[in-house]
Amino acid sequence: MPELTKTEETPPEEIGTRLRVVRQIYGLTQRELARRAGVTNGAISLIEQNRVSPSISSLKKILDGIPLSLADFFTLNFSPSDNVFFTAAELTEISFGNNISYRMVGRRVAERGLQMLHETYQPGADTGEAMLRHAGEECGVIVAGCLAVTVGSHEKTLYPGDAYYFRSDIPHRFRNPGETPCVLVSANSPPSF
Amino acid sequence: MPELTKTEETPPEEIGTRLRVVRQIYGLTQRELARRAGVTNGAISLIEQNRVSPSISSLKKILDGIPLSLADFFTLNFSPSDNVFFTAAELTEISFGNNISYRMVGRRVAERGLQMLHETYQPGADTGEAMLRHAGEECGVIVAGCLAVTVGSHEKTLYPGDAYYFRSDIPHRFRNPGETPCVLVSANSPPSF
DNA sequence: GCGAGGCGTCAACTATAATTAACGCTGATA
DNA sequence: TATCAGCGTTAATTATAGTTGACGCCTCGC
Repeated sequence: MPELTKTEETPPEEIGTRLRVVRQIYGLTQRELARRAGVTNGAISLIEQNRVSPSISSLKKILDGIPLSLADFFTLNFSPSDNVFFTAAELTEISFGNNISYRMVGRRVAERGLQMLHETYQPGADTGEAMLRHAGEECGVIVAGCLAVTVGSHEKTLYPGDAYYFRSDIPHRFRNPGETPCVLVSANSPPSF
Repeated sequence: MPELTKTEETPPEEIGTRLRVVRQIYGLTQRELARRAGVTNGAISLIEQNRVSPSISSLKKILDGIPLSLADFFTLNFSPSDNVFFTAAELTEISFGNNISYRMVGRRVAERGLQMLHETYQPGADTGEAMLRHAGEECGVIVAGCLAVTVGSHEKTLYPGDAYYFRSDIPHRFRNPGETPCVLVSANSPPSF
């Protein structure tokens, strides 16, 4: 990532506006950028006025002239207590459906970007066929027992020490296929509930 | 769950290829996605064959039908089989200083907003008097042994099932004061290294 | 077998983006 | 002052993306 990491200003919703901001950050004129990118200055002008929606091939050429990757271009969004310690006793156990329980680390605070659960799946426990989907990312490490994790069209059974990491809006499901309770520690970012 | 139609392991450098992979991960047909997105199935077909380069407006409409942001579309790595599951053996152990080791969940952490470590502190292990400080938040659950955690001016010794949660820019320190190794699962958001 | 409905693809057409070649504006220089 | 060189914008043209309506290929159920 080039050194514009902290563009604090509002992430422009319109692509053209965003391009103009980026171009100016890099101190380029429309013509200079056009020359480097191998497009015409008129095209850049029209894009920056949001009068046309560039094809990704054009946008890529333009960004190559900066240079800036498509991913960085779209990512260039902004950036993203006193109760620190919790004894196991304080972490009240909450039941989630029938056979799944967890202890949430910390109180539910809207401002937080991270949620950690100490979860127990009883044998046969299952989040269900209707797959889970929500924003963010999540990961976990199996501590005891085993857990069958389905993510998208892939499924795998994980054992102690194994782990998973996926984007939470890919449909997913957890199930304990074993004979003993499954214990794991999982994290969500941002908190999913 | 819809079957992933044998997507060859091509790295989705081409936008169309990437779109096809993503669409199939989400279990959508071209026609279903077209209906949701308000475009025609033919357009999606042509894009996925890399025969046209969609305009940003079209691509955005299509991604809205999934739904997925442009930033995520360009940023994220969508080969779940390679990225979601990790056996304990795959999570190579890394030593951190003298007596601290960890296994990192996932390989390419740079692009991610969440980092999970399966850590072991040998007896006496200590992150040191020079306190740690970095952006973000972190939390953890103790799995075995005990760990003395210092956050700001507070210190507490945590035992299995206990946990912590704090803003990482508050100076902090970890130390195993016990006679046996301490095992914990911790998470950082965003990744601290 | 055979039709119905779903899938992805494609040729022809329409809509939109990109280029070309101008325009007016500004600031620097003589 | 006059001129020039560079800036961003734009109307008309060309190139490309998107839609329409068809195709062949499947699978499912009669």
